[in-house]
Amino acid sequence: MKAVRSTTAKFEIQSLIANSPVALSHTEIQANTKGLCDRVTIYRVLERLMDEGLVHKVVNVDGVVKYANCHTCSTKHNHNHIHFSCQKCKSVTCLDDVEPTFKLPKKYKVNEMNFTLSGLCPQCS
Amino acid sequence: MKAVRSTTAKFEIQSLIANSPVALSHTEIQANTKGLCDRVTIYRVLERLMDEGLVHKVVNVDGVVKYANCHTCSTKHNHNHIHFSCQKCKSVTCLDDVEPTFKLPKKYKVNEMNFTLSGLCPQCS
DNA sequence: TTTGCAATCGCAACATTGTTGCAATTAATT
DNA sequence: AATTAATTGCAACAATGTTGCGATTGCAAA
Repeated sequence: MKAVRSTTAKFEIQSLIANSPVALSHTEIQANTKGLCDRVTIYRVLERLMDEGLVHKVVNVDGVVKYANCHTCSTKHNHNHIHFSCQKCKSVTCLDDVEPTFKLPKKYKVNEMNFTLSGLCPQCS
Repeated sequence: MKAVRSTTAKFEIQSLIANSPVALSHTEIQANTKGLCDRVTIYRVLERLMDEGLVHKVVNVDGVVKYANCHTCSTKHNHNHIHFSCQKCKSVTCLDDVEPTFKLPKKYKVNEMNFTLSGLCPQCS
């Protein structure tokens, strides 16, 4: 297994995500760490943070990829909660406590769910 | 308003989507209409088909954009149903009849929902 | 503290996906 | 058949993500 090494870039990027109330895109991370490191390094740090279970990826309804802090993913990722995507300010928020219910034709085997609601967030409505 | 004009490219692309049991990506459409028209034309045809309410866009959990037939969208798009995304064959299927239920903090104003389950489809499981 | 090595980084190059401007073509109406 | 606006192809560009490789650097062992 690869040894985990702590670097400035990794520390800064993780702090940024951990302290953000909403999920951040690669572009937003780049803008908020101006000059910290190369564009490619951000991609590689994000990949490592996901491997370590510290961050998870959220694909917004418009296709924009964002990264958010993991609260309860010590051993394996568990993201069966709702995401809220604001159509005005484009923020993506994890609503950890809300679990949806549904029924499904039995022939499908479900491993993961991705449930995103779009509309206006409290700040924008 | 712009006059709608029927062309070979539009007809072929719409037929392809209408006859497919799963949603198709731009790349898949291109591969299945080899030489029919330019790459750019496919994008423009898809945009027109969406404007006309004949096709809708589905962003898969992995961020891949797909296009699917509209069954019940005569006047306006109505896609509050579940999509199923197969992790093995990458197919995306609309499950029109299944509506999920959930409760949400009231400060959020919901306009749309996007609910995708991932796992194995009947063919792959 | 110094040394050695693997992990990480920066840079350049490339791939994919999607958009835009414009001149040429074409469907549909008169 | 002529007219006209919708559509197309092509070239160029933009955004996002990936890969190879030589140069740096964190960290553990000497």
